Amino acid sequence: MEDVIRSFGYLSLGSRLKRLGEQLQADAQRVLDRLDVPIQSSQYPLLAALDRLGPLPVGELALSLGIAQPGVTRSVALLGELGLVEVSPSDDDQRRRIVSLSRNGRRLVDAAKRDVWPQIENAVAQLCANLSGPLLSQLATIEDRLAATSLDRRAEKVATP
Amino acid sequence: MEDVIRSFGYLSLGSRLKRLGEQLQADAQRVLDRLDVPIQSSQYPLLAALDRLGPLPVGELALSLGIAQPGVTRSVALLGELGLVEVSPSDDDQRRRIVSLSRNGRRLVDAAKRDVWPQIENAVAQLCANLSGPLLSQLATIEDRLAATSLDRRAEKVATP
DNA sequence: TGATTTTCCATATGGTGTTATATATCAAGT
DNA sequence: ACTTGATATATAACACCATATGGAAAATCA
Repeated sequence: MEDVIRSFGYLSLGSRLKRLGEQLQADAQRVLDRLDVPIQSSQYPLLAALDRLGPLPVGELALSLGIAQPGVTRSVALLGELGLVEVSPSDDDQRRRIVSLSRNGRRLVDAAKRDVWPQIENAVAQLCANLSGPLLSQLATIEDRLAATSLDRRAEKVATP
Repeated sequence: MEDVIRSFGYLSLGSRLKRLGEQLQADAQRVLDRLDVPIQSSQYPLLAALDRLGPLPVGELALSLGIAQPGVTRSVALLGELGLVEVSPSDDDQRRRIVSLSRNGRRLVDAAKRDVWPQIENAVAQLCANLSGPLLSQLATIEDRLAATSLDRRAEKVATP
């Protein structure tokens, strides 16, 4: 069965990137599930941003993640309910709500940094190894490699050398 | 403000591809809106698949688009209500529902092929022109170019040389 | 100071994707 | 023919992102 998205080249590059990104996220989810924490792979960037940049107001969090503000508000509410982030009002500006990692959030990030993020990073790096040439060719190679061996299986192999 | 997704390299490649794909789709939407047809950019691949491959049952449509079957079922229902696709039972297998372009659907695809798809394709090609090197570098260049000049503005310039 | 504009965040709504599951039909074996 | 299992599609439930909009606080300015 012909892959139409692929056939259309540049015309459907947006759909193709989105599709591939979602597949990578779904595969990464299976690796992350080993932490036994009930959060989605898409929530980790927010936690990682707080880890890397420190406490941030909602708007700056949205900027640093490159997504729209309502998405951050929703994620913060979710992660807040799970006790992974905390929200406190800004001292100087009552409109701002500063988001920071909670104790448990920090623990989770530390565990992830130690146990699973390296696996994912290595698996993706392996997936993208020795690529060259035009973007569309590189994408095709990645898609083919992923179809042959999923990211989470690559992570397993990397994890136990 | 640091782009965290970008900073994390391979670790957040999935989020990054999805984000970039969504941005391209959103930009393409603005170009497609010139057709005055109230459908989303993400629906065009389905129409394009029917145009390219002819009438197909739901399952094969899902395969050729690389998405899950329920997504196709929903899109077909939507496009059916808009009168752009038609569904007919298969002769030999009562379970199968064959999806095909309606008269209006064909008209829309023909107009899109003539008027807007080339613009989008050229704009994306321009966006990706003269790229080389590792995937992550190429992505960064695309992101930078897109931030400087959005895809729909590129399409305008390409349209009126 | 009081009025207006801007900024920040929350909420509402819509669209698309997923997985899990139900239903209907086909196919195969007894 | 009947039961059983596989297959095709629909439906339900959930996640995520976007735009539009509203309300509160801050900033600006007459």
